[in-house]
Amino acid sequence: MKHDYAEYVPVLKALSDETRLRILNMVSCGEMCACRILEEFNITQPTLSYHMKILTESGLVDARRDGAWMRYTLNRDRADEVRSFISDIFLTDEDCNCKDCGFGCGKESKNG
Amino acid sequence: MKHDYAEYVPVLKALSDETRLRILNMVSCGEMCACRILEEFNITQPTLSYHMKILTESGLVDARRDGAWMRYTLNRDRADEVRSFISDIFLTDEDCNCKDCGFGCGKESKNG
DNA sequence: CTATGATATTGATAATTATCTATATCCTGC
DNA sequence: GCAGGATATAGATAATTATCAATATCATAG
Repeated sequence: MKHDYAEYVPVLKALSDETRLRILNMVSCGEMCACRILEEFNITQPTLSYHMKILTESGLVDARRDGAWMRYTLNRDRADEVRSFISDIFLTDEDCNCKDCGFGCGKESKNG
Repeated sequence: MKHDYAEYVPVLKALSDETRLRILNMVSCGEMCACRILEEFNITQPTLSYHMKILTESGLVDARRDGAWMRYTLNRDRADEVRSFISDIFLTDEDCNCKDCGFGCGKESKNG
């Protein structure tokens, strides 16, 4: 299998921030508006807006406007896709780019 | 379940780099020495050493010295742990920190 | 259409990250 | 113990990221 590593880097970056992990866990409970999320954190409104943009652009979170409010939900299809990708990375891969090496630097003995 | 978000941020950061994803896929095939990994990338030896340090410190990769060489393997237990964590983040969580809200900002109607 | 509340954007800045060159350390063979 | 190869560390730097204050945009109520 050929992995499209670069494609998943942004979504993995989205996951690698504590605030965003907590936001994801919040929206995993159901739809939630920005102002409710904001209450949970000691960050300013623009900072939350920045994090929500990263999460929505990563595809992990869907946003909809409801009047003046923005409501966010977890995109479970995308979440599954990311989980699959991570699982695949760790699988021994028949098409991995090192299949032909198998013996490290090639300067060791094959039984070493 | 209480997530220890901060604990997983470094390992998620380790995952959010294309070079390191490719390295992980390489070592998922089996033990591999640094010099062999280096051949796959257009980076300098110190840069590879930097990435390997991030990967080993994240727990995803185990390192052992074999004479002059460093040999790396995927730590599958740690990989499983990370996969579980990511799965859990996306699960609706009975102890999630927003359980009591359920209705967004509290300024909407409960059927809206 | 204006005031107000919710959210987004801009611009600045501090912190972090990825990369390099130069150099140091570690290991092996002689 | 010295030379040479493999890896690590240090120092510098460019790029990226997270954050804020200020401001703009958008939506609703009146």
